[in-house]
Amino acid sequence: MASIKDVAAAAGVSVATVSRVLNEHPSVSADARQRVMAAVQDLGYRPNAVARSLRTDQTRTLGLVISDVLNPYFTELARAVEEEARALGYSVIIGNADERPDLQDHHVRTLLDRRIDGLLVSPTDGGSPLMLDAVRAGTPMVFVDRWIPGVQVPVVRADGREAVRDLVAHLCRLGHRRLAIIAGPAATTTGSERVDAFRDAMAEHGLPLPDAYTGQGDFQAGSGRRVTDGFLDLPEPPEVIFAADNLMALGALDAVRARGLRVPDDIALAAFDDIPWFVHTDPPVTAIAQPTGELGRAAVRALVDRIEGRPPASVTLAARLVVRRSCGEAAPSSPSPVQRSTS
Amino acid sequence: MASIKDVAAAAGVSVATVSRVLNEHPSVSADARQRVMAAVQDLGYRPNAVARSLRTDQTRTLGLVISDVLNPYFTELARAVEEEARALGYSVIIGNADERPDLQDHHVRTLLDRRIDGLLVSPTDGGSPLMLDAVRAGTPMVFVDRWIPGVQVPVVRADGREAVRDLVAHLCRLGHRRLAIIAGPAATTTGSERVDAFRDAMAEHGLPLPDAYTGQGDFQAGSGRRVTDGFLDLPEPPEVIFAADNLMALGALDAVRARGLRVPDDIALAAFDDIPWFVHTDPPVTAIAQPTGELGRAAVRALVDRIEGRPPASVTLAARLVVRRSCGEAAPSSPSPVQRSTS
DNA sequence: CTGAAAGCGCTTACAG
DNA sequence: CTGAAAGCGCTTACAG
Repeated sequence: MASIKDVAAAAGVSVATVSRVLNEHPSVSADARQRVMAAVQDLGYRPNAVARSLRTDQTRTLGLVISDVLNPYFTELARAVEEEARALGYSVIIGNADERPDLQDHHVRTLLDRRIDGLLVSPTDGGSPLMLDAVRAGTPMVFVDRWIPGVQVPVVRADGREAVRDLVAHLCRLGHRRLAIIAGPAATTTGSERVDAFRDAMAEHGLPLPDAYTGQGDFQAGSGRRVTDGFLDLPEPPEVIFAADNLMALGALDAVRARGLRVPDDIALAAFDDIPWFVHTDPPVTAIAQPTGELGRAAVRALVDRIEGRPPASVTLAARLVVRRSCGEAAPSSPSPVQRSTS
Repeated sequence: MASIKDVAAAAGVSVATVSRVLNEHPSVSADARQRVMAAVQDLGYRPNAVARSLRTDQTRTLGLVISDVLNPYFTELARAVEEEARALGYSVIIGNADERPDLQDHHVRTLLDRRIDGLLVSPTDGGSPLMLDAVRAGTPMVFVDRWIPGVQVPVVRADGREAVRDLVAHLCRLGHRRLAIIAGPAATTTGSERVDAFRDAMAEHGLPLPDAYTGQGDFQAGSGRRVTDGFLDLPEPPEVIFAADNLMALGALDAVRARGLRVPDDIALAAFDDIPWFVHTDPPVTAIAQPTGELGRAAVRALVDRIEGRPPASVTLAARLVVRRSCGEAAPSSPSPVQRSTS
C-alpha cells in the first residue's frame, strides 16, 4: 500500500507538502497541489488513518456501547447514531453488551484502547469501576436511554412517565384492575423507572402493585417467558401484563401462546418500546413508543459538542402511548389500523 | 493518559522491557516483570492500540459491511460475527450500507483507511470499482450471504434452492397456482437466485411465473408495500406472495392489511428469512430459515484463516422451510405452535 | 510557499 | 536478560 513517501516521491515534493494538500492547508502552490493530486490518483493513495490518529491524537471515532443489538430498539438507536455521526464527520464502533456487565466492560476497554474520541453508553448495570474510572479520567461520555445516577455525564433519554400514566388510565378504562409488570434489571435506570412509573400511575387509580405481580426480567425474551409463566401459575393471575421492553413482550406472547391462551381475551398485554411488528402481531400490541431516532441523533450531538469543546446538554424527550388491541377494545380514535408512528 | 514511557520510568526499566512483559516475551527477569506489572497497575496503564497497530501493521480488527442493520437477519448475522471474532481475538467494526451502493463504498473506504485486517462483505450490488480494487490489492476478504460473481473471494452462504422447492410444493399441495414473488435487487445474488429458484421450482410443477407476478423490490419494507399494491391491483391478483426477505414481507402485510384483506383467506404469504416475530403475526408466517448464526461464525473463521495465512474455504449451508399458517392449513407435522428453530 | 526535523506510542532486531 | 535505536506513517511548528 502506497504511503505518503511514495506520493511525495512521485510528485517531486516533500511529504510535508503532500500532507498539506491532503489537509487542505492554504499555503500550497497551485502547481504543487496539482502534482500531488495527480500522484495520489496514480497511486490510488489513501492516508493511513492509524498513523494520522497517532499523530493528531484523535480518531474521529465514537464508541457506542449498547445493551443488546438484537433488540430492535437498540438497532434503531444504533442506526440513528451512525447516521448523525457520519454527518458530523465521525465513524462509530458499536459494542454489544448483550445485557452482560462483563461484556460491557470488555467493549469499553477495547474502545478506550483504540482511543475513540468519545463514548456513548447505555449502561447494562449501575456502573462498573471501569466505567467510573473512564468518566473520572475525563473521557468524553454521554449516556443514552439508560444512565448511571450520581455521575457527571449528560443523559439523553425519553421520559415515559406520562405515557405510562396514559397506559394505566387506558387499562382502567377497559375495566382491568389486576395489573402486572415484567420489569427490567433493577440496576438499570430504565429497569427501575418503568416499574416506579407504573406503580405510581396505579396508585393514582387506587390500585396496588403487589410483589406477586412484579416479575423480575432482564430485558430479554427468555425472562419474559419465565415471568409470564409465573404470573399464569398464580392462583389469581393478573388481567394485564405490561412488559418493560419489546423482547420481554415477545417472551410473554410465547408463554401465553404455549398455554393455548388468547390475548386479550384471557390476558391483556402491553409493552414499552414500539416496533413495526406490533402492528401485525395477533393481536396488534399496545405499546409505548420512544422517539428513538431523535434520541440517537441528540446523543451524538451532545457527545460531539463535548468532544469539540462546546458545553453538552442533557436531553429528555417524551414517549407516547400507541393504543392497539392487545388490552381489549381497539382505540376508537385510531383512523386506520396500519397507521405508522410518523410524528 | 499514561504511556509506555511513564511505566518504564516508574518501574525503573527501559520501554523495551515494558513492551516485552506486556507482550509476554519470555526473556524478561522475574524481577523486572514484577516491577513492570506493579507500575502498570499503579498507573492504570493501557497500551495504545493505535500506536501498536502502526508499528505491527495489524489492527486485530475485522470490518463487516452489511446491507441493512435494521433487517433482523443481518442483525443476527452481525451478532454472530462479533461473537466468533471476539473468541478469536478480533474486534469487528460494522458498516451499514442501508442497501445503498454509495454508502457501502463509504464504509469500505473508511474501513480500509483504518487498516482493518480483513473484510466481511454482503454486497449491496454487483461490485463497485472500489470493492474490486480492494480484492485486487489483496485485502483479505470473505463474502457472506450475498457475493460478487467472478471474483476470487471465498463465499459463506446458505443455499435456499431445496427450501424454495419445498415451499412451492407446499403451496401446490394447498391448491395455489398463481404464485407471485417480490424479488430483491437483481444486482445482488440473493436477489436473483431466489427468483430463479422460485421460477425453477414452479416449472417443475408446470407453473409459469409471468412478469406481472414478478415484482421488483429492494429488500426493504417500502418496496414490499409498493409491489404488493401492484399485485393486488392486477385484474387477476396472485393467490400467493413470496417475499424474498422478511422486511418486504412486513411491507406486504402492511399493504394487505391496509386494504382490509386477510392472510391467508384473501391472499397467502411466505417469506425468505425467518424471524421470531413470524410466530406471533396474524397469521404466523411460513418462512425459509437460514442458519444465520452458523453463517456468521463460518464467515469469520474463513476470514481469519485467510488473514493468518491458512487456506480459507467457501461454505454453503442449507436453508429450510418452516411451515406456519400464512399459506393456508397449518402444518399437521408441527408438534407445538411455539416451537422455536433450535436445530 | 516549502522542506528538514521532531515526535506521536509502540515493537523489535541488534549488541551486549 | 536488557537497553539504545530505528522506524511504522503521519502532522506541524520552525526556518527559510
